[in-house]
Amino acid sequence: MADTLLEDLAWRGLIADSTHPAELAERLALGPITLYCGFDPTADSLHVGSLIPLITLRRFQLAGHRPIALAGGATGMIGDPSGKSAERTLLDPAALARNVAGVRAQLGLLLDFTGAEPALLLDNNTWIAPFSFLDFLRDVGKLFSVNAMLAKESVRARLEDRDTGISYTEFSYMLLQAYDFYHLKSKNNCLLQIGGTDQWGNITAGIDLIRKKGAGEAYGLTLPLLTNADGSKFGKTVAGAIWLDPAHTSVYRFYQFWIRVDDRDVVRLLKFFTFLSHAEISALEATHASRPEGREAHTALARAMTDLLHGEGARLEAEKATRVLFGGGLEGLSEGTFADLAGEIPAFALPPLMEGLPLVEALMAAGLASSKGQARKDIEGGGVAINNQTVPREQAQRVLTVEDLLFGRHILLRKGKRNYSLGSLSNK
RNA sequence: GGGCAGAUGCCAGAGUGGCCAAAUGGAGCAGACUGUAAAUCUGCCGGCUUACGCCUUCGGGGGUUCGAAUCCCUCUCUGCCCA
Repeated sequence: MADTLLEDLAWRGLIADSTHPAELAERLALGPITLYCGFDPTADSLHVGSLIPLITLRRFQLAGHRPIALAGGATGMIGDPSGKSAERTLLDPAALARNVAGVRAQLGLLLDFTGAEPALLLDNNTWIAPFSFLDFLRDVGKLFSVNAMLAKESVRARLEDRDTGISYTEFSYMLLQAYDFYHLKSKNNCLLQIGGTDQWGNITAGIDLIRKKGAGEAYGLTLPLLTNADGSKFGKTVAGAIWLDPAHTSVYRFYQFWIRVDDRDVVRLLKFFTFLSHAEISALEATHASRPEGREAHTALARAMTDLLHGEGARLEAEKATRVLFGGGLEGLSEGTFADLAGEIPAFALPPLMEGLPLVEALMAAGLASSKGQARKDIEGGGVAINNQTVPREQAQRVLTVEDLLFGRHILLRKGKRNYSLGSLSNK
């Protein structure tokens, strides 16, 4: 990759908009700069959506720059109205502290905090919290024109929304974020802020503040907001968001998420998220175009992402589980393989089967059905399998017995094509 | 502080005394087709029930009525306008 960083980012489709593109390119050519991106601790884990800016920070670091990951301990108290259609509920301080801790740990996975140009991890609470309300109004608020604030897309969208509106609290959010940028510019000589397109208004507010405060030049760069080819929000599935924390989203599910990506999105995602070279990606794109059913691009994507976030060992386990479940029948599998599987895919505890367990209840217990009625409908629709053997439609009354156990203790239930749950008797 | 409008199922959005578990669209689930893809077609889509049916829902509470999502009172929340 002889390209400059910006050229690489552009090739990957990672630049949605930027302030002063020419000047920024010149400045980057001169040598390392410091840049930052904020991450709001709205949950105790980041999800794949937050991965785009985070990975972009990593790209900057790999190119020799100094990234600052900002955990929004202070801004998280407020809630960013950008891109949100409804007022947020406020987090209580304890939950917030927990979230900040969780997010911090994940930021550390992708950024190098050691070495010659270590990344920094800061919490804006350290400089926002001591600020008194009056001081803030005098030092910062005075420099903002409400007229300009009202024109920002994030605010305007909410003002136009008949049903929700925007509170004064959220309206103030952009001042805090603007102040963060100013603070980092003054203290760390941070020249660039990156973020999703929905951050544009907040970023330019920061640049304006820096200029008004006489703190010099600063730049902003926004990354495209990722949506799926079908228009839905990226990273959200039926079951909820895909989290980076394996305690929330198992490595198997994480791996599967990438494997199942819509064909139309896969190349774009390879460019966005992976560190594969242009040549490698082009090759995958060609293979994918000529032989989509081989799903090589999907596999490469899933593999790269799982390696990056969870490590190769965990990825191999996830691939093993995938082969077992999607590779055909269960014959010839060892008991050990099953034990491994239990740790990967959704699992549930099987009650003793002396009396027999109605299948509909097992499906409920397995989390594969929301109600007995639904479970019955799924069976009648031919969508349920026990140990990969489809249950005949008329057997909605089916009862699980000891006969169904594999290795005397496991039963693999499947609903639809790919929703598995492994039931196991507790150790005895 | 005053006036007006609104709050319906996951979302959007009809319904304005019985035919309403509530139109329609979207999302979702299952099936067919496939490649753990898309598109398309079929079925389902509050809960319990094999089913007949029963139970709980239309912002909260109270009332009118044989009967209310629909009428009245009140509270909460939201938007708009005036001050």
